Amino acid sequence: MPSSEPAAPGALPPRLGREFFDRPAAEVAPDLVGCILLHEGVGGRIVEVERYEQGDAASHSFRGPTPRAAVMFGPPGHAYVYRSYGMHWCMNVVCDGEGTGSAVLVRALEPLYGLERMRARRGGVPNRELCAGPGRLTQALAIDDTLNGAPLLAGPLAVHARPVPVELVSGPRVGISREVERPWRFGLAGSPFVSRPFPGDRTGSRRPSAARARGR
DNA sequence: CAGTGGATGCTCT
DNA sequence: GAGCATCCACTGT
Repeated sequence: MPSSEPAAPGALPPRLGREFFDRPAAEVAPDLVGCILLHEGVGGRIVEVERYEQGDAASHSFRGPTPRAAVMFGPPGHAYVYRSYGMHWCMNVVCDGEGTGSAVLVRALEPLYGLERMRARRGGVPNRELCAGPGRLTQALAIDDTLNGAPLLAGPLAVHARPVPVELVSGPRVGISREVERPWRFGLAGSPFVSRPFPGDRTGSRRPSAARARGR
């Protein structure tokens, strides 16, 4: 099962360039699953993302380039970082052509690089929960508003190509109240590191209780 | 394991 | 002033 094999640390594929991000969110979002996100060498494999764009009432770019959403209308290949619920940071990858207001929210990683630093920042939670959520992964990678607008093409933030092929699943986005039916959340099939299971992904993050009771 | 509620501050109406 | 692209602790099965 290729999608369940972890990315091999040490054999890091090339960093992605502008041409990867300069495409519609509909393409970039699923293509980001399986790629490696790093901040100062700490991070892991992207296992869950969501797509947002200007014509989408759930998107911060829906009302145009407001001060908060300005970065979403900037050049692709940059980070859009915003504060969520007054206490968390969430990171997006700006994509598509400049001015389109398209971005992909990174929602969960499979932790692979800098595990000790992540654990220290996250207060010793289980590995599975280190980066299982948009607020959790920014905490683990020390991503905050000082990186809003920062490039991914050079500098401390980087996205690297998929080390191994992946199998995708999709479903409705999480935590929104508008456009709730759009299946714009994408994940790595069978990954235990997603923020919550994908409906219909039988190999998803929660092991069947019968198997769990048997001790595996 | 499901459901609930509190924390906390910014953005936009 | 309302509403969050969330997380955690705590409740009760």
